[in-house]
Amino acid sequence: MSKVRVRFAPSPTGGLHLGGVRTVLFNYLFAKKYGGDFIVRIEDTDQTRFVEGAEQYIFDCLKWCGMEPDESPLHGGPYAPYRQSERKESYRQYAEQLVQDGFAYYAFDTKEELEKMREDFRSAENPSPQYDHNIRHKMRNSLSLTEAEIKNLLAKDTPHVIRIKMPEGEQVSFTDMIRGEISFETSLVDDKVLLKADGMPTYHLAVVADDYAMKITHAFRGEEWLPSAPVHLLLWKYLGWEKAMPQWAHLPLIMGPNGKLSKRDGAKYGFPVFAMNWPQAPVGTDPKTGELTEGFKEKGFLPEAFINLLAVLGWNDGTEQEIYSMEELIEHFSMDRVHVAGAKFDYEKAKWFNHEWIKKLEVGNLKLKVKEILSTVGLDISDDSLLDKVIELVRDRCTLLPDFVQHAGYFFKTPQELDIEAVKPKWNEEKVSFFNEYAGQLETIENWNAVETESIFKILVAEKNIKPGELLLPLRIMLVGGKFGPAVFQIAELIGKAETIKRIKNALTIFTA
RNA sequence: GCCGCGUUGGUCAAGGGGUUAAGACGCCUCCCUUUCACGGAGGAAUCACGGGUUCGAAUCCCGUACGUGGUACCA
Repeated sequence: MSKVRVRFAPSPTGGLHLGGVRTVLFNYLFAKKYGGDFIVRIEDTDQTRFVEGAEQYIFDCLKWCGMEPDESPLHGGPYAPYRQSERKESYRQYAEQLVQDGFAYYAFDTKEELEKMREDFRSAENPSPQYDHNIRHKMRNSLSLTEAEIKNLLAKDTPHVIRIKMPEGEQVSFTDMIRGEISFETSLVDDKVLLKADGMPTYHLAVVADDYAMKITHAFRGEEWLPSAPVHLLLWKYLGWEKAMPQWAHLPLIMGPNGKLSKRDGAKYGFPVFAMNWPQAPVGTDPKTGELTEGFKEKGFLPEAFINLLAVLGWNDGTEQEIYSMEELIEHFSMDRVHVAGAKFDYEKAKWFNHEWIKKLEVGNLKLKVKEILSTVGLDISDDSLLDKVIELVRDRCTLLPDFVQHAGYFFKTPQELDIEAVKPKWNEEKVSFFNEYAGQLETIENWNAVETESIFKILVAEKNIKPGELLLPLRIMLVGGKFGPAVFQIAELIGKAETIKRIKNALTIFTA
């Protein structure tokens, strides 16, 4: 049995967003399916953007989603350290080795010099000149300088980077698990920086070195990495690890209303883009209001729904099934059914998934979340059996968890505001006396249930010769406060005799006032 | 500009030489429901374009257009 080891390399610099979670999810499903390890590594090579607490946040997200990540990065493990900043020395070694072997070189160009180069070579045909084989000899690097000059610069600790020396006129190709054969012309790829002046590697060096060190067999990442794949391929080769190179899968992008889904799209278009809130993350906040864009969790999504909607965004198993549990996903998932084209994220459909899961989830599981939501508005439910019944009764009309506040709240608390406008235009003395009488008769009921309250209602309506419809709506408003909810008499049954009568009398004074 | 990757209704998508071109979301109509939903029955809406190949193309090939990603000492 082959052991699969997939990696997930979250960027800790922003929150964990849709695309990120989906990459992890596919990693996870693949690893689970083929009995492999699922390794999480923290890419913190950009120290200026790194936010403390990133690991914890990422693990919290993964756990919320129902993935069981190997928490080694938090406590150490077989491939420790998992933070790239702690592997700094090994990257430097590899970079130096590449220089020695003639596959890379030192570059001493300052920021200003690079800018000048880009300006000098910029033209209509070439709006963004690359640091490549055409111009590297015109720059200050160990390819263009003399031996003595280089020695001198190095001796003086001149800040420098190490760049890969892209070969000319070679064809680099590989087989992507999703897209098949892909090839690149090396002359068209620039001399990417491998090791930065601060001694940290760029992503390009780091992925290769880490994947090798962690014995990764399958590496999944977003499609935005495809253009730099040739650099990575060459690095595997130059470092002499070609045989150990993982299989690549470049996942299609998740698009927002305007191009690749960005972290700002959430605030812009009013839907979540992060799995969960991360107060420390500067990227999730709206620059104008300073408000944090809510995560899917905070917005009231069920993790089951979140995972589900992400899984079918860019993948399907060829059947008509759309609702999948994590177990089903693991069973049905296959890499060759992942799409090649990017998919636009549709918030309406996302909500539909949540609705489906609210309807589907067993009460026991849902109850905890509903309790949590209700407690945020000051409702602490002690009667579990009542809550169970309420959930069964109203779950169909809740799309997001917070909808339970409206739809379940009035079972536990007398509505504070009544939709008087719905009643008032047709309100009259006749109705007042009806409800007074009805309330009186309710008092006499011994065996309180929906059938009893309804039959009394019907008899009285017939006696008074009023259309039931004229009275059903007011009664509903009295009990729930608005024009929504399940059958009125069902509601009356659950809130109980005393409370029902109380609400009727209470409303009567408000309506007639 | 150059390079990469794409392109089936508004969105997610099935279909990979012969189909009335599935299904889902959303939208519309009706039924159910004396509320709001759920549910049920219908409806509008699609193979980017142009050339080939073929008896036959959404499907294979080539162009074009469009989209998207990359072109940073960001990932």
